[in-house]
Amino acid sequence: MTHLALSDRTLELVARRFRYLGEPFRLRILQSLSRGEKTVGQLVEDLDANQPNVSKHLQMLLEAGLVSRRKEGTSRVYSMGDPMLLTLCDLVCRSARERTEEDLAELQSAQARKP
Amino acid sequence: MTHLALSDRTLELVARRFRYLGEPFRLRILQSLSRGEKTVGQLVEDLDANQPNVSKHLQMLLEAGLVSRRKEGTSRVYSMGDPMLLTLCDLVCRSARERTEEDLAELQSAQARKP
DNA sequence: CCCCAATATTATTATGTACGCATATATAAA
DNA sequence: TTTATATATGCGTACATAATAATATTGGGG
Repeated sequence: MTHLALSDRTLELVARRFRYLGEPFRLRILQSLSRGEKTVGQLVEDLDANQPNVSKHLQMLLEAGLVSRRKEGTSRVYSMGDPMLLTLCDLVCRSARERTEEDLAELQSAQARKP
Repeated sequence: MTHLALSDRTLELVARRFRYLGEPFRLRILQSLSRGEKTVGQLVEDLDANQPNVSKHLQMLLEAGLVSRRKEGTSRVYSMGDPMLLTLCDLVCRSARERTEEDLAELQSAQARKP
């Protein structure tokens, strides 16, 4: 992004990563995993979601290297798969929060002018 | 993401940001803008794309606060809108590159074992 | 081997989104 | 005001993706 030209393939990989992060439900999964590794069943309970949906999203996250997993008996234990993730989400969350605050401030000053 | 629970609204905002970043063409736009601010026409030329498409993607990026713009005569000059972006893309690109290398290494060792 | 529990996969349907084309808006110049 | 240039918007089509329900698979215990 900075200065180097990325190949189409790399660009597609990076885009996929962002795209896979761009789903509220998957963000909730990652948020849950950030508090500790969990089995599919634990995620289903924690997120109050249905199991096939959780499995499918986990599969996508796994594909993109955003989570990793290990077997444990008949269960699969999933965990955050990329140390970059915490930093990344922190960045975006902070920035989004700042932006929300800016919007709020604008809204308030607009209300102060108008009525 | 780290420890705090995000509201549904914030989660949706963050997800939208990631989703908007998750399109190769929009990444190319940002990559181009990272080398300096540009008008729509300059982007069209630089990316060899058609104008309405560029305008539409710029509109989305603007919505999400990922680019900003100013008027200059009859033109609009767009630029990177969030200082976080460079860091962010750097992170993801590096991580994606590492992952690609891992995949490559796995593939090679698999080939070494198999035949 | 059979059964049960945990997880994954498939099929279906509904919704979202990108692209290209045509067209609308805006601003500057004649 | 008319014309030309730059940018934005609307529309239709093709394709991607999410949610749900039903079903398959995998591994452990009896």
